[in-house]
Amino acid sequence: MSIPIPGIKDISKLKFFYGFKYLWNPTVYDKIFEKLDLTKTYKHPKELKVLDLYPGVGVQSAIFYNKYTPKQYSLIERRSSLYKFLQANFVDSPLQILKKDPYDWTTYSDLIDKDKVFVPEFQSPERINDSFLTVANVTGEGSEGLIMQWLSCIGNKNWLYRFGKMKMLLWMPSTTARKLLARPGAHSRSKCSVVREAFTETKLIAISDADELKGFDSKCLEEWDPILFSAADIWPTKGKPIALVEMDPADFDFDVENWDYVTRHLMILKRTPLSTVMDSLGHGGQEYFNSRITDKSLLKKCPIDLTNDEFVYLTKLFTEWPFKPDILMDFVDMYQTEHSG
Amino acid sequence: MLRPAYKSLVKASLLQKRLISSKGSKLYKPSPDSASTILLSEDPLVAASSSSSSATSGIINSNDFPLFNKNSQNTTNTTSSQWNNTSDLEFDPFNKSHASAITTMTRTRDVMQLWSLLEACLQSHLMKRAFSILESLYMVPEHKHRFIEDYNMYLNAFSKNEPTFPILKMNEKLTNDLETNFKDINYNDKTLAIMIHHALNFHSTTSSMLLIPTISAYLKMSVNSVREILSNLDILTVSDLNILVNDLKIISPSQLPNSVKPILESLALSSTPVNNIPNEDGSKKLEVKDGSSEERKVDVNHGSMKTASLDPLREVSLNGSTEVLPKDAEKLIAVDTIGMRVIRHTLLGLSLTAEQKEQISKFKFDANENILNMKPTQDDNSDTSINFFEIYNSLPTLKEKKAFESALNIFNQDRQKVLENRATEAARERWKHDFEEAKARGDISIEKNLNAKLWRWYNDMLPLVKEEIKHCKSSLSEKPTDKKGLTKVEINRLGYGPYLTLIDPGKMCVITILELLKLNSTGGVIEGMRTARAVISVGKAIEMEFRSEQVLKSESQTFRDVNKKSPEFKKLVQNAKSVFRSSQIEQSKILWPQNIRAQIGSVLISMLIHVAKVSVQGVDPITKAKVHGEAPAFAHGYQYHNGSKLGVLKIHKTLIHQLNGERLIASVQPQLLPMLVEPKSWINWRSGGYHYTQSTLLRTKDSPEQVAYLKAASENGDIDRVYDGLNVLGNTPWTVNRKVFDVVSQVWNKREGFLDIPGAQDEMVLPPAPPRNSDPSILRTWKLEVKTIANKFSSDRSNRCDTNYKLEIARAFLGEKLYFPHNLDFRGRAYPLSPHFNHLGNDMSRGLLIFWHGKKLGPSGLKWLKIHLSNLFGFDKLRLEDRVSFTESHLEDIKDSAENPLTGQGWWKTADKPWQALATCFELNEVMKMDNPEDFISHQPIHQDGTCNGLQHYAALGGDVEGATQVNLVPSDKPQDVYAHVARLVQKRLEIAAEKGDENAKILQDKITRKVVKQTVMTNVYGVTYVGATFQIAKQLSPIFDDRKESLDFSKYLTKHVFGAIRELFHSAHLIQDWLGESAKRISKSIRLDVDEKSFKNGNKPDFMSSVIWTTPLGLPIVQPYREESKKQVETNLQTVFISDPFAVNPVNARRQKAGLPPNFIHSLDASHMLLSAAECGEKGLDFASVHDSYWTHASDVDTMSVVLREQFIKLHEVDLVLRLKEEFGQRYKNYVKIGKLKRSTDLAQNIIKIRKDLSKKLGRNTTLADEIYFEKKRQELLNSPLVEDRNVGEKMVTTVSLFQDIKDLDALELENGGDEKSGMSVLLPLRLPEIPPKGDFDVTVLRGSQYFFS
DNA sequence: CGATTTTCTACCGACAATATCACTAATTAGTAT
DNA sequence: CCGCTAATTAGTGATATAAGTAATAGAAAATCT
Repeated sequence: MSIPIPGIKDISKLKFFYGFKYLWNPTVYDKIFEKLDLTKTYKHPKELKVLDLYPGVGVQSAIFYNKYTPKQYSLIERRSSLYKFLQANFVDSPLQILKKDPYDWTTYSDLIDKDKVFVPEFQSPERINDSFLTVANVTGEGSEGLIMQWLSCIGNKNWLYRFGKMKMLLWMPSTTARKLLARPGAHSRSKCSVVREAFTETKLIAISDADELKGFDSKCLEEWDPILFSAADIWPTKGKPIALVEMDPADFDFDVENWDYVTRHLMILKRTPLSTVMDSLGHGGQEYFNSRITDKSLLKKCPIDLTNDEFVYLTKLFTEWPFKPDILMDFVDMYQTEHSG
Repeated sequence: MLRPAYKSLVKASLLQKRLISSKGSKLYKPSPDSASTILLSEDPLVAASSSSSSATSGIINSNDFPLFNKNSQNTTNTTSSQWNNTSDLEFDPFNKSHASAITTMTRTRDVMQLWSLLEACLQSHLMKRAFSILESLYMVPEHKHRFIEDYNMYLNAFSKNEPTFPILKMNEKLTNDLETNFKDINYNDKTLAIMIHHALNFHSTTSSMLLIPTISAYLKMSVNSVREILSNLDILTVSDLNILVNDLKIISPSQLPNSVKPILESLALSSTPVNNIPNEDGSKKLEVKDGSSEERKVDVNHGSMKTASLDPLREVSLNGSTEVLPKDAEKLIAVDTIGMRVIRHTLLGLSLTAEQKEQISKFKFDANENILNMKPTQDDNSDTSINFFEIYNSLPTLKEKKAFESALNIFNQDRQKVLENRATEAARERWKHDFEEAKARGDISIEKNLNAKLWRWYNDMLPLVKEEIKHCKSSLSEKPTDKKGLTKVEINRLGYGPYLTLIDPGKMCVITILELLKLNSTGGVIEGMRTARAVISVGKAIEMEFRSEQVLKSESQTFRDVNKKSPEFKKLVQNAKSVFRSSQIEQSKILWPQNIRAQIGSVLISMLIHVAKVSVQGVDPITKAKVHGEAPAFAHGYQYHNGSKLGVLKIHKTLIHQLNGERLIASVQPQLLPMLVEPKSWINWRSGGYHYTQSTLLRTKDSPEQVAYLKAASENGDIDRVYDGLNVLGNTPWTVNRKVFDVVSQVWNKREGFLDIPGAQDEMVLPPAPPRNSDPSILRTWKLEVKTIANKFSSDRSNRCDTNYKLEIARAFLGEKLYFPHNLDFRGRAYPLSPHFNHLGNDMSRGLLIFWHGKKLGPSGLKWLKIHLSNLFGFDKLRLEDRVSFTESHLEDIKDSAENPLTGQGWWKTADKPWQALATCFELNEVMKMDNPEDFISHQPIHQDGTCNGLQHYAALGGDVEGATQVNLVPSDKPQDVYAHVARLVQKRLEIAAEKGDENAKILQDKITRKVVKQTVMTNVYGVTYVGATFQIAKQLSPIFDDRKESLDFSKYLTKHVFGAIRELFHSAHLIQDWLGESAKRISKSIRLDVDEKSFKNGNKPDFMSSVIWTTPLGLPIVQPYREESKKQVETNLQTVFISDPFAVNPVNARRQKAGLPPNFIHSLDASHMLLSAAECGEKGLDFASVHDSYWTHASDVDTMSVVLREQFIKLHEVDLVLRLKEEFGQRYKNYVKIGKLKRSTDLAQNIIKIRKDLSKKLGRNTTLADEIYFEKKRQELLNSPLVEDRNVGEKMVTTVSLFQDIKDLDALELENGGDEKSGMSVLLPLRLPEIPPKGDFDVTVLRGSQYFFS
C-alpha cells in the first residue's frame, strides 16, 4: 500500500508558507534518496522511527514512507493551513500527523516522556543510531536560529541527541548551508562553521541553484557531488534557494563552555592575526597566549583560518590561564525599563 | 543693501544650473524653443528663490517668522525680501535647514576640516602651512564672504609670531595678500584692529612719529565705524585701548565698547599711565561718524555686582600687593586671585562667634587651595573647610548678611573660575600628592592607593601622548599632498591630528583617566562600559576642556596688563571680562565633528589601555597555586546582544573593587558641577550658564533645523522673556541640607540597601548551572534567570554609582552656596545643566537641597509647610485643612523622625517621598520648638503641583467645562481627584457590563482602584497606545492574577474600558489631541514646493521633508526633530563606532511627528507657563524653582506665587491658542502640497489629465508628480517676483495645482483612502489642515478663585 | 490599486552595533606621444 | 606639457553576527503585485 504523493497542483493552491520552501518534484527526491543510500545506515528500515519536523505539504514524507516503510513516521506540523493540507492528503495513511510546534522544546518532552507517542531507542554513541532518524525542513529565512540551537544540542547531548548519534536530514536556506559548511579560510567561515566542524559530520546532498555552489569549497563539492535541481522544483517558487544537508553527530572531547567563549570572541575579529587578537579574550590575553603558543606560525594565522582542532588547542590554553575572565557569558542589558508610578 | 542681495541671487542661479546639469536630473528640462522657456529664465531674480541650494532662504522662508512677533502678519513679500537681504547665502555650518543643506553639506565638512587645520597650524606656528590652508579656504565659493575672518585669524597669529616685523612691512604683506592672493576679499574692521595692535605693541620698531599717522590712517579706513574697530577686544587689549584713549588721545572714550569704558575711565584717572608713550601734542582726536546702534545691553552678574558695590571692601587698602606680571596665561590664573586677606578682613568684621572667627582666620582664601571639599578623606569636618551657610545663617542683620554674601561672591567668582578651568590640574596634583605619600610608606601602599596608581598611569601615558602629538605636528607641517605610503594609522592621524595638538597632553591624560573611571558600570555592561560611549565621552571632554582653555587664554591676553588694581577696579574688570567671555564663547565656530571626537577618544583610550596596569591574583587551574601578576586595567573586547556585536571596554575586577570604596568626586566633569556664583545670564542662544564653558539655550538633537530657527528667533529678540524666566531659575541660590546629608551619609556607609538605594554587592551570585545535557527548556530557564540576576546586578551597581555621585557632589557643596544654570529641551522645558545632582533628580536629591536664603514663615508659611508634608505623604487630594490636620495629627511622629531618623520609628520612611519628608520633618520639628512658630526661618522649598497639568492645558484650550472641573480649573471646596474619578467611571462601566453577563467584567468589577488607572490616565496625555496601556494595567493587575497570560487578557479588556472612560471624561481634550495628530500627519506628509531634487528622485514618491514647527506664546520656535536616522560606522583606533551622521539630510519620521505633536505642544505650553511664572516671581523677588509642572518657593511666598501662576495661566490662555496654532500652520505651510486622490470623473480631474497630456507630449515621456511640482514652483516664483511682467506671466500660468485655487469645498472632491480604486487618481492637492474642534464655554479666568488649581 | 508584510508599541531629560567584503567612484600613477 | 588609460584607493552599502522570537500581539503604515 503506497501513500499518494501530493501533486504540485494541490500544493500551489496553498499560499502561505511562512517563508518556508518545499521541494515537490518526486523525481528529484528519487535522486536524493538514491544518493543518500539510507539502507547503508538503516539496515532494518522496518525498525526505524522517523520524526519529520515541519513536513509542510508532506511530499518528502510520503516518498520516504513509500520507499522504506519505517516502523513509525511522525509528522510534527502546527501551522494550521499546512496541517489541514496534510490531514486531507493523508487520510487513513500510516503517517502520524501531530499538530505540535517543532519550535517548542516541550513538544519533544511531551512526545517522548509525557505522552510517549514517539519514543526513540537509545543507542550508544559508537555508531549512528540505526533506529531513529529526524527529517526537518527549516527553510524559513527567519528560522535559522532553530538550526543553530539544534546544533548546540548536539554539543550538549540533549534534546533528541540524548538518544545517541541521530542522523538528521535537514533542509535549510542555501546561505545557511554555505555558512555551516564553510571550511577554514573561506569567506563565510564563522562560528557556526566551527560548531558544525566540532560536533558533526555534515554533507551537502542537494541544492536548488547551481549558482550557489561557488560559495562552497570546491574540494568538498567534489567529494559531496550534490544533486542540483531548479527553483521550479520548489514551492513557493520565488525566494532564495534551499539546500539539503545530511548531518551526523561526531565525537568530540573538550570543555564546551570555554571553547564556546574562545570561538565566539575570536571569530569577531576573524581577520586579525592571533598575535594581536587574543587581547579580546580578556585582560592581558595577548601576553599570555603569545608566551604559551609555541608554534609561532600559528600566531600569524587569523581566526578565520583555524581548524576546530586549533580552536580546541587554544581553548586548552585558555582554561589553563590563571587570569582568565570569570564571567564567560555575555550580559548586556539594553532595555532597562523605566520606572514610573 | 541691495547689492549683496543681487550678488547672491546670481550665485544661486549659477549653482542651480550646475546642479541640474551635473546630476542628470529627471526634472523637466525644456528645450529653448519650447513655450515655457520663460520658466527657466536665466534672469537671476526668477531663478533666485527657486534654488534649492540657497542657504537659509531654503527653509526659513517668509512664513517662518515667528507669528507672535510684531510685524509678522504683514505681507509676505516684504518679510521675504528682508530675509533675503539679511541671510542670503550665509555660510554658517550651524545655520542649515534640511532641505537646503544638502548641496553645501559636503563643503561644510571640508571647511570645518580646514578650519581646524588652520587653527592647529596657527597654534603650532606653522605659518606657511597655514597660508596654504588659507588658499584652500579661499577656493570654497560659499565661504568667501566669511573668509576675511579666517584671514584675520592668520594675520593675528602672524603678528604675534613676528613681533619685530615692522608695521610698514606688515602693511605691505597685508596689501599684497589681499590684492594678489585673495583678490575678492576686502579687509574688515577686525583686520584694522590687528594692524593697530601690531603697530602699538611693537612700536619700538615703529618710530613714534610714524605711530600716530599710521593708526589714524587705519582708523580712517574703517569699514563700518571706529567703534567697530575698537570693539575687537580679542585683538586690542585693554592697555592698547588705554594708549589710544588716554595717552595718544587719538580716539574719544565715547567710541569705546561699553564693557571696557569704565575701566579706561578709571585708568585715565589713575596717575600712572600703563605705558610711557609721550603724549604728542598736535594729535587730533579722530571724529568718525558712528552709525552703529547701541549694543545690546548686557547685564551680567547684575545682582551680585550691585550689592558688591556697597560692601566694606571699599575701605580696605590694597597697596603693596604687587606681583611680577606673568607672561604666560597659564600662570596668570594662579595670580589672578583677589587678595584674600581682604575677604578675610571683611568677614572678620562681621558679628561672628569666636569659633567662627577662628575658622575664618585659619581658612585659606585661595581659590586654588580650596576649590571645593574634594579631599579624599572621609573626614567631613576637616579644618580646611568652612560652612559658609552656617555662618550666613548666624548673622543677625540683613546688612551683615548682604555684606557676607558679597564677600563670599567675590571669593566664589574666583573659585568658579578655578573650578571650570583648573579642576583637571587639581586632580593631577592630588594624585601626585597621594603618590608621594604612599611612596614614602612603601610599594604596597602605592598599589593600594587609587590615586597613587592613577598618578603612575598618568606618568606612563604622558610620554605616549606627547609622542603622538609630535607625530601629529610633523604630519601637519608636511605638505598634505604626499599621502603616498602612509599607513592606516597615519591617515587617521591626518584627520584627528589637528585637534589633538590643541590641548595640553597632561590634561588629556587626566581627562581620559577620569572619564573612564566615571563610565564604570554604565550602559548595562557588568564590569566596564560601552566602547562607543567611552570614546565619544572622552572626545567631548577634551573638546570642552579646549573650549574653556581658549576662552581663558584670550581673556588673559586682553586683560593682561590690568590685573591688579583696587577692588573697585577689579570689579570693573570682572564685569568687562564676563562680557568678553560671552562674546568669545559665541565666536568659537568650530564644533568638533562627532567622528573626530570618537577618534581622539579612541587614541587616548588605547594609550591608556596600553599603560594602565593593575596587579592581580589568580589561581593556576592546574597547580591550584595562587599566582600573582600584572594585567592591564582596561581591556577592549566585544559582547553580543541579540546577535549584534557591542564594543565593550572592560575594567579589571580588582580595580572595580577599589573604585567601589573610593570617593570619585574628581571624575565628575568639573565644568558641569553646580555653580558657586550666579550663572551667566542668558543673553542669546549660545551664551549663558557657565562662565567658561559653552552651552546652548536649547538641547538640540543634532538638528541643524532647530538651531537655525532658534538662532533666527534669538537674533530677532523674540525670546527675551524666555531668557528672563531661565535666568530666574538659574539665580536661585541653593545649599545642601546638612541634616539630611548626615542621615544619607550614615545609611550609605553601612553599604546596605535603604529605601531606593540598593545595597553594595561585590560579587555577582549566580545559581549553579544545570548539567549540560539537561533538557533545553531547563537550560533556557536557567539562562533567563541568570540574565535577570545579571541585569539586576548591573542596574543596582550603576544605581549605586549614581547615588555615589550625587552624594559626593552634595558633600563637596556642603555649606556652600550653589546655583543651577538651566537650559531648555527642544520644547522649551527647563533643565539644570549640571547632571547627577540637582533639584530635578530623585527624591533623595530633592531632599538634599534647600534654598540658601531663609524666609520667615509668617502666618501662611506654617500652614504651607504642614500641607507640604502631607503632600509628600501622598495626601495631596485632601482639602487643605485636612492636609494641615494630617500633619498636626502626626506631631509626635515628626518629632521622632527628626530626632531619631534612623533609630526611631522611622515614620518618615513611609512617605511617598521619604527624603523630602524627612527634610520637612526636620524643619517642622524646629518650628515646634519655637515660641512663635511664625518667626521660624524656613529654607524648605514648598511645592505647588498642577493636578494633571497636561489635562489642565487641554481643558483650557478646549474651553471644556467638564474637563476643567475635573482638573481643578473651576473653584471647588475640595480638590478633584482625576484618577479616582476615572476609576469610578470604569467601575460603573464594568457594573453595567457585568449585568449584561460579561464574565470579564464580573471578575474585574471590584478591583478597580485609583492606582490601577493612574499611570494610564497620566500617559494618555502623551498619546499612549492601546498596547502600551495594556502593559501598564497588566503590571498593576499582576498581583491579583497568578497567571501572566490571564492577567494580560484581563488587562486588554480593562484597557478598553479605561480608554473609553478617559475619552468620555475628557472628550474635548481628545478632540484637540486628534486635531493636533491629524495636522502633524498632514504636515509631515506634505511637500514643499522648492523641494530638493533628491527628495523626488523616484518620480511619484517623494521623501517628505517638512517637520512640524510652531512658536510658543513666548516666541520660542519649536521644531520637532523626528527624522529617519542615518547612522554610519566611523573608524577609530579601537573599533568602528556607529554614530549618526550630522551632515545627513533625512526625511521626516511622520509617525513620530504625529505621535509627538500633542504632548510636545502641551509641553511647550506648560513650559511657557512656567517660564512666565518664573520671570514674574523673579520680579517679585521670590526664590523660584520648578520641575516642569511643580513650582517651588519659600513657604511664606506660596500665596504670592499662587497668584502669579494663576494670572500667568490665564494670560497664556486668554487667546485661543489652538486657533493661533492653526493660523501659524496656515502661514508657514501655505504653499505646501500633498498627494491625494481625486475622483476621475470630476471636471477638475479631467482638466488635470489634459494638462498632464500636454506636458507629456512636450517631454516625450510620462509626466510625474515631480514635474508638476516643478511647474507649480515656477508659478509661485513668478507670482512673487518683483517684476510686474513676471507676475503677469505667473498669473496666467496654469498648473495642476493652480486649478485648485478657485475650488471651494475640496473635501467633497477628495477621496478618502477608502475611495474606489478605478475612479480615483493621484494628484497634488494644496495642503489643508483639518477644522479645529469647537471651543467650549469655559472661562479660564474663573481659576483665579480655584484654590486647588495648583496645590 | 488591494492584499500582505513590516513596523511599531507614551513624551521629555538620554547617552549610540560592528567586522568584513564587494562594488563603485575618484584619484593617482604611469607611460607614451 | 598634456591627454589617456590602468591601477589603486577611498568611500559606500550589504551582509552576517547569536541562537529561544527580550517580558508581549494587534493595529497602522509601508510595500508589493
